[in-house]
Amino acid sequence: MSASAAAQDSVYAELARSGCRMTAQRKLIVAEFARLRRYVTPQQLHRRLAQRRAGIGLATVYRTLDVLERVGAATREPREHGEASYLFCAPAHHHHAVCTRCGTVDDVPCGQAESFARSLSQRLRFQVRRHRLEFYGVCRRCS
Amino acid sequence: MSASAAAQDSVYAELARSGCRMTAQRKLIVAEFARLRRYVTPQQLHRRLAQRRAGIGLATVYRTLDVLERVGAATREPREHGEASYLFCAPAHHHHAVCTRCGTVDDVPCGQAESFARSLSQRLRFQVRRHRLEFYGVCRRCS
DNA sequence: GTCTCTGCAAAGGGTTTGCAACGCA
DNA sequence: TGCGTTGCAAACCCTTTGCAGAGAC
Repeated sequence: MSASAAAQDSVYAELARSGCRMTAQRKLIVAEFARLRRYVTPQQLHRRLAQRRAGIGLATVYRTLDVLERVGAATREPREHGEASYLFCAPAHHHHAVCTRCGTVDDVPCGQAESFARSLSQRLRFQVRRHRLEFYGVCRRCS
Repeated sequence: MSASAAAQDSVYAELARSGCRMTAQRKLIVAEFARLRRYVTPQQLHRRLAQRRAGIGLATVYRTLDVLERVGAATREPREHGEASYLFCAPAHHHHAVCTRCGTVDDVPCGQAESFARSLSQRLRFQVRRHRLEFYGVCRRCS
């Protein structure tokens, strides 16, 4: 079983636990979404599914991505021009390394950022509750 | 002269250098924007100016914030529901500590994040070009 | 005097919502 | 069978654009 398939199964379990139903449409959306490993807008995802003749409505894609985010299976990121982008990813705290060439997103465990947050708390007397760190650059495969 | 007033003057100079004209509307917008020290949407800024009977059109607020961003006097941040937020801030690389209670944003110099980026480059063989770090928490005044 | 800027209103585009039909559990 | 889900289309709302008049330099 691939890592992507395993991730899909845990999403199914999480959805079931939240009282959601696993419909044919949701399975198709999750499968495509998990396969992509990059930020996608609801519009893009809908277009891809349309190419596969999935016959899924745009509103359903929006609603499903919304559910996935609430369940912790997706990260939502507002983008330019009023578009939102979603990334299929684990709920555990981590950061992202976004390749600006191919768009692939790798997870990065949260290392030194924690200690930075601690020193910040002392210097500015700012109680850090959460933080967010993103890297943009060129990934191994593109360089 | 307050820090805010000094910042406004440097913005005026930067605008003049870019061939922009300093109109009464722009002065009002910059003054209000600089005073706020927090992320604001064009709509919010427009509403505030309307309360002061400034009589400035919404489109003008949008256009002015766009100019300020291009000049390096503002940071644009896409937010929820397709709204963009702007923060009046310096163009030099730094990070932000956003207070989740009062909304005030403090600048944080970029310290350990650089070394984190370097170690990331080696471990993942990912060439970091730029990064972005944000802290959310409770500021000195609110705690 | 020239050329940018402004205000207004309409257009544009992504997102959400209402509702009847559908189909998991 | 009950209730969550879907598809469609209309409604929403933020943002951009076109244009004629105003104003900075």
